[in-house]
Amino acid sequence: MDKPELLLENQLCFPIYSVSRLITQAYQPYLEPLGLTYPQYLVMLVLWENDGVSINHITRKLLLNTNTVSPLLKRMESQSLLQRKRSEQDERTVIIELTKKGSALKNEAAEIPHNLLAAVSSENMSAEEVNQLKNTLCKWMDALSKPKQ
Amino acid sequence: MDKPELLLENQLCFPIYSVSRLITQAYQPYLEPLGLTYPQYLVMLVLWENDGVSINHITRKLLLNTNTVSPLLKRMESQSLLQRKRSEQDERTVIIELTKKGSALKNEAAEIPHNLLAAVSSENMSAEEVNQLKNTLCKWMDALSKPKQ
DNA sequence: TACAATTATATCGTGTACGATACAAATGTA
DNA sequence: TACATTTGTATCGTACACGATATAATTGTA
Repeated sequence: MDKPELLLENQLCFPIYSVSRLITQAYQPYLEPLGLTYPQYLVMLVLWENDGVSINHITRKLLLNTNTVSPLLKRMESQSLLQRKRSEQDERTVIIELTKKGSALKNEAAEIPHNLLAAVSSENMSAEEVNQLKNTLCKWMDALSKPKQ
Repeated sequence: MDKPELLLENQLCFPIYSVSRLITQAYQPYLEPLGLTYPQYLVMLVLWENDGVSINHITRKLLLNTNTVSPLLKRMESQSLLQRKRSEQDERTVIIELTKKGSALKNEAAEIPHNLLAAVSSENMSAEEVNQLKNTLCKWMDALSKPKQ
């Protein structure tokens, strides 16, 4: 076999891509009772932290584009998780506010991070290794999400 | 702010999800000239390593389901990258074979891993840290992809 | 103050992902 | 050898992602 650099097992990208999908799958049993998908859960994390923000704020926080977030919020609105209304200062801006139902979900979600970590952690990964992983990925995420000059 | 465990910045899942997307985006300028998407590139990696394999082989290698891979291969067949034919030993099995065009693409792809690493590596990440990251993620991928008993 | 440039959001089209389901071929078993 | 089970693949429906494009509101500037 020539070109060992093209072997699947020599790629860094593939484990990232796979682990990302596998973790999303691992969330499902915990999110399904709340009626949330994983991207919807991320939106809720942003709103639980700061309610009444613009769509733009959400796209910046999640590093997603408006053409992903806009329909996502629409689906969540139709589930009565949130409301959209125009800002009075700037008519272009849409402000997203949680409904009572959306706010109340926070308490039900409180256990998820703990439960998920337990679900996806493996015996041969120490807490320190997990922490190291998070640091490296965050550093990388910041570097990759910086506008290229 | 109560429930700090629900802060976006305290999640491990989010940087994985984001880095995965950002890397896929980083591939695009290199894959677009070859007419490949990122998942299609992964399929090509499998086929360049072992041509003439079953669809099942590809799904196991990429940890994807048939309902993702089947249409993916159809799109690639319509681009004349590969051909599908029934196995003679087992009529259920579909064998995927690269076309000349598909095989020839391997040489054009040879530079991609090197170029991509250069494109996504940041100054504050050492080669050792990248290697450590790959090892941790591979270990985790293996653990997560194991059937749960 | 006209008007070009920018900003915030929405829409369209294509390509994944994936749960659920279907179905034919092969295999195991009474 | 009938027949239940398993295996390999395909199809359907829904929900992202994202490039490209559109549009209205705001801002910058001559």
